[in-house]
Order: sequence, then structure tokens, then C-alpha cells
Amino acid sequence: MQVDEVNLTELEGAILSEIQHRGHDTAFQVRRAFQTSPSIEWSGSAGAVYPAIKRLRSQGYIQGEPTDDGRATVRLSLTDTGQATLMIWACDARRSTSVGLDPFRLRSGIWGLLSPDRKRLTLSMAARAIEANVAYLQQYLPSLDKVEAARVELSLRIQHVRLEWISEQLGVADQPGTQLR
Amino acid sequence: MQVDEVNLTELEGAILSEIQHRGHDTAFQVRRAFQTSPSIEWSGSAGAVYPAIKRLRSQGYIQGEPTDDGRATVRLSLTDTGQATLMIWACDARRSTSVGLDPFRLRSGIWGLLSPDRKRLTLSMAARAIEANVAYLQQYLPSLDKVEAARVELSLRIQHVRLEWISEQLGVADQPGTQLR
DNA sequence: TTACTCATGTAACAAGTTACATGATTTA
DNA sequence: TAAATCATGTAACTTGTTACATGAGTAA
Repeated sequence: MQVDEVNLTELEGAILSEIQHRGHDTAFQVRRAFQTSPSIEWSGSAGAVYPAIKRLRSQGYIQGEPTDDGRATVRLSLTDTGQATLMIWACDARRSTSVGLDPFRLRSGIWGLLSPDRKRLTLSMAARAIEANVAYLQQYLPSLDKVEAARVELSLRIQHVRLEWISEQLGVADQPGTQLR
Repeated sequence: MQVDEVNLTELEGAILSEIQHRGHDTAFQVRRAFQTSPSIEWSGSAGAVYPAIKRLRSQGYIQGEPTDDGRATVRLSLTDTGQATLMIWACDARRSTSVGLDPFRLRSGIWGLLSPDRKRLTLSMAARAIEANVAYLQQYLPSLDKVEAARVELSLRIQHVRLEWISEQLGVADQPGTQLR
């Protein structure tokens, strides 16, 4: 029997990823990584992270050793089982290839019901927001390690697809000077 | 003062979209639309849809008139406020342009930590799953109205970006005969 | 010593999930 | 009339959110 699926939530998988990828982390460092990462969407809220880490520890995926900083800080690392589980989670093709919840795609159909003027305005504003996000991501990119860089690179490609789609919808795809890329 | 944000959940926005786009729907038809749509990711579970519709009715976004089929069936349509609210939700650039929760992107960084062999295997399996999904979506495409077609078209482009990225990772981008597209 | 940041955690709440209960109508 | 499907809804649970409580270390 071969196990190729495992029931970790996406957040639990992301937590294991973060700890594995840094080697070790305290719970607070995991939180801060989520709060500051340009490519991870969770808020890194204490009410999500601490209970998730508790679950992962009680399931034997994470082990913790106390530190000597005088606080209750615990240095977390993955057990062998945790590493194996993380990889099963990461390699689950059924889950990784699903298109996911995409707020842009969800709204794209509705934009077709707008008046031409309002549609043009909406898509222009969306394009400006995307361009701002692209600039923000590009500024981060050089400072990132390869794990984060892969995620940001894919974010940039998604945003590029959206910009191209908007440009086609606005009917300016064939006007020189407004070409994307 | 101009209102350009509104606190509907993504599911609530999707429910308003569905009713507006068909003209009217019963709660059951909304559920079935979610269950069968190739582009919407929710399960269409009764425990999510019925309470969400109740909320939307109590907030005055949806109105219902009884039908004469002898059941408790109610024909739902959007109020004027509901239509305005839907459009505010749809045009919210901050939300529509966020990259969203993408299971592929989340895992992409971790795949870089795999052994070359396992990475190759994982990416190949992912590519096969994506190709199957692309075939499935393409088969649906001709039968869809323009609202659903826009969403499916964007799904196809996302999947294409993933296939291209995988192909680059596998280092076969320059081998003739294995080109994607 | 006051304020800020580091650090862990809980409480109340929000909004999904699956599974079940209920009953009407249609089809075999 | 038995089974399948249509249709609505609730219950228990899961897992996120924000806001708060608590306390140690550090810098003004």
C-alpha cells in the first residue's frame, strides 16, 4: 500500500514547510514568517498558528526543545515522520493541481455583466492594483531564498496572466505602446 | 463618501453572482450550480449555502417568492440593493487582485528541497493531473455561457502557466517535441 | 520606570465541512 | 409501492479570524 495523500490543512502544511525550510523555528518565528511573507496569504494569527502547532506536535510531526532565553520559547523542528508527512503533503498531485480559490477568476464572469464604462473603469483599477503588487513582489525577489523565490515567481506569472487578460478585455492588445512585456 | 468595499464573504458574493447571472434560482439550484461548476471550488454544501442565503435575505440583498410546486421551494432574485452590493463586491480591486490561496504555488518552494529524482517524478505527475484538468475544462468550454466561460478561460491560463513552469523546472523547455502548446 | 517588542496562549466569533433528518414528487 | 431524486434545513465539528491576557526582556 502506498500513501500519497495525508490530511493536513494547507496551513499545517505551510507550517511544516516553514520549519523544515529554515531548519528550525520558534512558534513566534513561524507567525512572523506568515505575517511578513509576500507570497503566503494567511494572517499568521496567534489563534491559528499556536493551535495548529499544538496539533502537529501531538501528532508527532514536530518536536520541540526548550531554549535558554529565560522565556517559554521552544525551538521547533520536524521529526522524521514530520518530514515524510510534509513531503507526502507537498507531492499530492490532486491537491496541488487544483485551481484554488481565486478572487480574480471568481469575479471575472460578473465583470461581463457590467456596463462598458464601468467594466473599463473596474479593469483599469484592477490593472493598476496588480501593477503595484508586481512592483512590490519584484522589489522583494532578489532578497529571497529559493523556496520563497519560487512562490513569488509564480505569483508574478499569475499577475502577468491577469494583466494580459485585462488588456484583451479592454481591447488594447494590438495597440503598440500598451503591450504587456 | 464613496463605498467601494463591502463585507460579503467570497461564498456570499458567488451566491449573489449565481442568482444574478441566471436571473433567478432556488436555493437548491444555487447549490447544484456550485456542485457541478467546473470553475467554482466550493462543495455547495447545504450547511454553507442555506445559512448564507438566510443571511443575504435578512440583509435585504435577496428577495424570495414562493412557487406553486407544492414544496417549500422559494424562487430567489436580487433586490436593487443586492444588485448594487454585488457590483461593489465584484469591483473591489483590493480583493479581486490578491493572489489568493494557491495550493500549487504554496508547494512550489518545497519541491525545490526534494531529491532530483523525486522532484522529477512529482512534477511529472502534477503535469499529468493538470493536463487531465485542462482536457476536462476544454470539453466543457463550448457549452458554457459567457459568465462561466470567462472563469474557465482563466483557469485554463493558470494551468498553462503551471505547465510552462514545470517544463522549465524539468529542464526540457528547449527540447523540441516536448514543447507545451 | 515607562514603553516597546518578544513570545505564548486563550476566548469569542465566523463561516466553512460532512452527515443526518425530514418530507414531497417522480420514476421503475 | 419501492427507490431515486428534489428540496430544505439543522447539528456537530473544524479551522480559520480578531481581540485580549499575560509576562519576560530591552531600550528610552
